[in-house]
Amino acid sequence: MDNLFDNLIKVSGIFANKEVLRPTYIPEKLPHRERQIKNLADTLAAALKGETPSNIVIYGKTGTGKTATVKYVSNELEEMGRKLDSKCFMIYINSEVFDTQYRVFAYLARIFNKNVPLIGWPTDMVYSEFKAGIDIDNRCVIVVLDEVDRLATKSDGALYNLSRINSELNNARVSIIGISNDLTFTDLLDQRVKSSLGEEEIIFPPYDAEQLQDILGERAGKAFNYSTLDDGVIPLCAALAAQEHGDARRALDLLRVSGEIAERTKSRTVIEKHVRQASERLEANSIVEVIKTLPMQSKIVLSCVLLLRKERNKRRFSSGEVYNMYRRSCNHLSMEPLTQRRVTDLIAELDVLGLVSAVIVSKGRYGRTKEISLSVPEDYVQPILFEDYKLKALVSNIKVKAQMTL
DNA sequence: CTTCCACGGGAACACTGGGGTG
DNA sequence: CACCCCAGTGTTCCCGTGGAAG
Repeated sequence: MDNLFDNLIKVSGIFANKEVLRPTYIPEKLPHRERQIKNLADTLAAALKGETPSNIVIYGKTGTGKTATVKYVSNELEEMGRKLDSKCFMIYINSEVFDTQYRVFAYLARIFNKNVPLIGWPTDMVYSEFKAGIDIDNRCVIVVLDEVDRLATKSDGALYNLSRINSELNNARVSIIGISNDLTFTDLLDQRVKSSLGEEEIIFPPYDAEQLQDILGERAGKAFNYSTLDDGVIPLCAALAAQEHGDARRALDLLRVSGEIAERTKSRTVIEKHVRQASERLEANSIVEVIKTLPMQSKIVLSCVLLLRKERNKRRFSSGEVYNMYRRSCNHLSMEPLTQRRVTDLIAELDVLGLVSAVIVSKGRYGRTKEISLSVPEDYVQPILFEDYKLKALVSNIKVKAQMTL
């Protein structure tokens, strides 16, 4: 009679519907985004009247509701399109996933029932396939390019070709919505693309703590059972997330994880302590995640910073020191070392990821270096790195050697 | 003002994994 | 089947440059 899962599937005392707190959930109400929604709708309404909407660029940091807003408006638009029997398509493309012009056009062509292989063809062929696929009918296709800066940096023709495609179409019309979290990304674009893409601009400012509270309150009502949330919980989540440039996703994650912690500790309500634990855990998790997915060479470089800390008892190291250690390490692992040039790039990548911080220092007569230091707690990094048996061998080897030379 | 060292941009190259063609 | 074409990625090679100590 007793089943292993009996206790585990029991209706939660805390959550009514946890899905509401997931970043993929699109709420019916988007507090404090009324203006942006209206702007977007005003521009896109042209699509329903058989005209071509202006291209739009949307700016805003992560977790400011850009994607949710666009998807919301997109749903509304398509629904209205069905009522009016005017053919309107919104196609959402995450440019992090489809990050080259080949991939973007191949994806688009596939949506319009063209058989295009994932790689192999010349790009202009893929482009014509897409064009042919789209042009068989009188319709308006709105292509949403999320994280569009990814496509801009690669001096890649995707944006250029997309923005001038209308002049080559007889029936269909295409307009573009670019979503970017980098205000300066248009600088990288060709002048013509820049002016065509940026016909309309919509800015999503970060939420302040108060607005975050509204958002959390809105969702918490659906997500949690009545009176399971302590009074201080929502304000605290909002405050913590407001520090992280008003990231609503972060705030929702915090709230969700807090709830999960409360649930697991069999607490009947969520209290502020749970939020603080959640905050800590989220940070640790993200670091772990980043390190795990690092390529081998980057892991080695990171380990080298760790090893140097142990060996030298210092915090910051010149790139020369790191590179020497790196060569030694490769020796131990019998791997071909990369060039110094490449390693500086790897270090720069680690810097962007926030795992190390690297500052350029000029030492006058003695040239220029980058001073590299670990910017996350050592205890977080080490266990994950040494999960890799090779790297583990590395540390013991070098330790032994260091002792011998003492 | 010189001098020194690594930074970091850019070109070139190698390699991969897929195409089409004869 | 052998062969070449193509996009994409990671790497090396080359080199101009920054900027404070000397």
